[in-house]
Amino acid sequence: MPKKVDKKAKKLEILHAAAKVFAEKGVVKTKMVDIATEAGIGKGTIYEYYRSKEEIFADTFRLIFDNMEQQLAEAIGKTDDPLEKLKNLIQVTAIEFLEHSGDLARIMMDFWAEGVRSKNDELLNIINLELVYSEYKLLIADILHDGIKTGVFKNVDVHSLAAILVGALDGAMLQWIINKDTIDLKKVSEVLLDTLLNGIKVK
Amino acid sequence: MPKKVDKKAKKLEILHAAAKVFAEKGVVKTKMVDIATEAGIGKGTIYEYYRSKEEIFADTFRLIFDNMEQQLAEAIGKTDDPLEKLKNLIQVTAIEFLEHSGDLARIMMDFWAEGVRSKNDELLNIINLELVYSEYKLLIADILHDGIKTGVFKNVDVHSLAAILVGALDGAMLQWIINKDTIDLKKVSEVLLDTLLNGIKVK
Amino acid sequence: MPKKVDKKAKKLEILHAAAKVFAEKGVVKTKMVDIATEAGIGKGTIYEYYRSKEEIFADTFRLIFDNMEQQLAEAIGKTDDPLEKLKNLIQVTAIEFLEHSGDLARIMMDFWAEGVRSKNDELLNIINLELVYSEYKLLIADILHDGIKTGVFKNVDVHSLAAILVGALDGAMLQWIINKDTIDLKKVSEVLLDTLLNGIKVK
Amino acid sequence: MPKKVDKKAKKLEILHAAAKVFAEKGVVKTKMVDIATEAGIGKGTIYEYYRSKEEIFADTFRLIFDNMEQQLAEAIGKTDDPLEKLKNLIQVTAIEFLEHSGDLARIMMDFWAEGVRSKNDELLNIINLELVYSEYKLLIADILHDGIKTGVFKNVDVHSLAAILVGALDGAMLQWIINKDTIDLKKVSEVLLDTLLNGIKVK
DNA sequence: AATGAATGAGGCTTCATTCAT
DNA sequence: GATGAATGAAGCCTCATTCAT
Repeated sequence: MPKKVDKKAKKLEILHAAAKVFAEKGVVKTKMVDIATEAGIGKGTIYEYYRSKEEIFADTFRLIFDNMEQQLAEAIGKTDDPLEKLKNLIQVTAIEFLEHSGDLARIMMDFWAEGVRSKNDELLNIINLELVYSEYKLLIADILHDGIKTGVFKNVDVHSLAAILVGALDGAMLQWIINKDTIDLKKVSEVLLDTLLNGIKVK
Repeated sequence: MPKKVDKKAKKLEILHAAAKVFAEKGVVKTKMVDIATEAGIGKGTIYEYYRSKEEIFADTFRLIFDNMEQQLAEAIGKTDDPLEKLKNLIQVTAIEFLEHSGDLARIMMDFWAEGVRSKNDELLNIINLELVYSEYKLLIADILHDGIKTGVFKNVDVHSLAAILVGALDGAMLQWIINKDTIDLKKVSEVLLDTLLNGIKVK
Repeated sequence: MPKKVDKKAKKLEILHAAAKVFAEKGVVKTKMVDIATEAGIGKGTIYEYYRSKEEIFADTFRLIFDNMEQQLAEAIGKTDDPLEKLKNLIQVTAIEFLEHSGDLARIMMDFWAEGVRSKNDELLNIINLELVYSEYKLLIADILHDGIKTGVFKNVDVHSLAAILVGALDGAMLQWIINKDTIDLKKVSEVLLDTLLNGIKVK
Repeated sequence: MPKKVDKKAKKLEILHAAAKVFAEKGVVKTKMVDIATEAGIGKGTIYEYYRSKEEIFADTFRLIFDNMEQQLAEAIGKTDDPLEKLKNLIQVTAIEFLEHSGDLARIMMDFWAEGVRSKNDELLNIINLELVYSEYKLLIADILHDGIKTGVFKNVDVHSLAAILVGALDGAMLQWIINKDTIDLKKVSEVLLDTLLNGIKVK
């Protein structure tokens, strides 16, 4: 009988190795052999677990967004107060990045760069930024809507504001990636929170 | 001296052709022959004007950010009122994108994706997002600082807020690129303006 | 202005180089670099003229069978006498191989080996042995039929005999390929002619 | 000594599995894992019985030709009459293929394709078509010679006719493989017999 | 003895760049 | 100056074979 290998665990190991290298060098510049080396295996071995580089790319996408989604759901589920929800949302995003050193965020650049392109690409079934962000924005819009209904928030255009919030979070993340030193992500998130809430709260 | 001007003009022609194709297909997927075809010249001719693909990439970067910088300087220079300056800033950014169909923005994805990486890369001397954004943020911070000094704005953390503003603009742009249909960039810029100003204005 | 190259001529050059190497090493064992070397060009250059190895394979097939078909048509068209037609047919086939050293025949082995397989293969649109031989056999059957009608041949089963004749020719060719020394193709073709005609001629 | 027999049996099992897959997909396209799967064993297990894929190929060759030789010997040994011998020869060949569905014949394409190549290959010590067919042709030549001596056959060139007969049989087989539906192998073998015998019999 | 996980040599193909015309 | 034909480095992937269990 042969070695017993937890196929699922090893696949995940490779995925994480890939994510790391992707973050460092970018998806395009990452060669299969780089991933293999990072994972401490031979390049041929990768193909025992993944059919192609593209498939790894797709799985990395899922890894990131499933993770993100889960974090968000958790952050929002803790409370029923729209104000609290927004706070949690922003904080979770910020903390998440601080802790993961933005590795995944760095990869997201590649998803964007890739996902933004030609709609006819096969990858778009997998890397569907449109869908991901739609859901994300809807989530926030709901919160805002809730807040307005309960009189906590002013009567703003919820969809625009949701887009802004999402954009601001992503944008802040970008800024932080570009230069961790000049940005205090924690402070930024607080200011964002204060300013925004200040701007929409019914005083 | 009849050729000197030609040279420069043709170089710019190639650059614009490159920018267009970069926007459509992404930098990595763009082949030299694509640029040549778009510019209506032979593949080899490009090398009479550019030493390499990388050099074109670098020049495209400059094209975009020089242009952007110029727009911003103009927008800010029109008035001395910090409030107006912010308004112009946001509007110019939004309009700029609407008019150029976000072509340049799409390329910026590639700059980010590239520029975000390993600091030891040669390209980073040219594609210096850190520098570009630093200046950009400093510009805004100055405005905010001014506003606070003149009592128009509350006493917020200017650097954080500058980062947020820059981030929010970039983020909104991303959202718009991902799906032009679900975002009304004009409305978003207005809401952003309202909310932010509302949040920081001394009532 | 660049070098002037007769694209069509060079494509044919590559094709012949490929055919030669195919004959020597077999299609599967032939590497693109082998063809390139034989053609005296770099391996990348092949792709300026052919999209893939498979395409070269397909063109080689056409090269062989178009050539063969033409030879046969010529051989048959020279006369109206069924007996003469058969004679020409056999002689042309034999001579053709003698002159071309059976290079193409050697490649046909690979077509057979390949073409005989799974009917669902894409290649079968190109390497359609069934079709090629059907036409060939039909051609012969017609001659036989003619001969019977005019009382030159006995009343044999024309389709079976056509199959035999085609088979015998191919088979003789195989034998000759396997060992040129032990077979005198000219004598064999004469004996085949004599025996067969003796077998079917009316007295 | 309980394992000795097992070893041999299992080796044969693998060989038959290989032969089956070879026939279906062709030798080159057959992967070791295909053979293993067909044999119902693990991929690594094959190497307990065979040193390499090539060795399996060689053994398959022997399997086929030993079998064929045996059949022929049997067919010829039944009678002393040259005419009967030829009849048996042709019938056995035809029937053999009908019964085995031409599986082995399909593999022979690969032997030919392989065996026809460069004489310096190591495999040629094993896959020696030249030798195999020499013996085969000699066998037939002897029969013909016998027939001529006893006055049953005309005075033909025995070696040429032997080559033709062998070729015709192989060729008919090829035709049948290419398209079983349009060829009635039984009828063909009869026609072949009639025509040939008619051509050489002393009436 | 049996297995399948691991491997890397090797093949096909792409494309930035060179260069002869 | 302009061109596109030529090129080979480099990357993805396959698969026969090895080997630890």
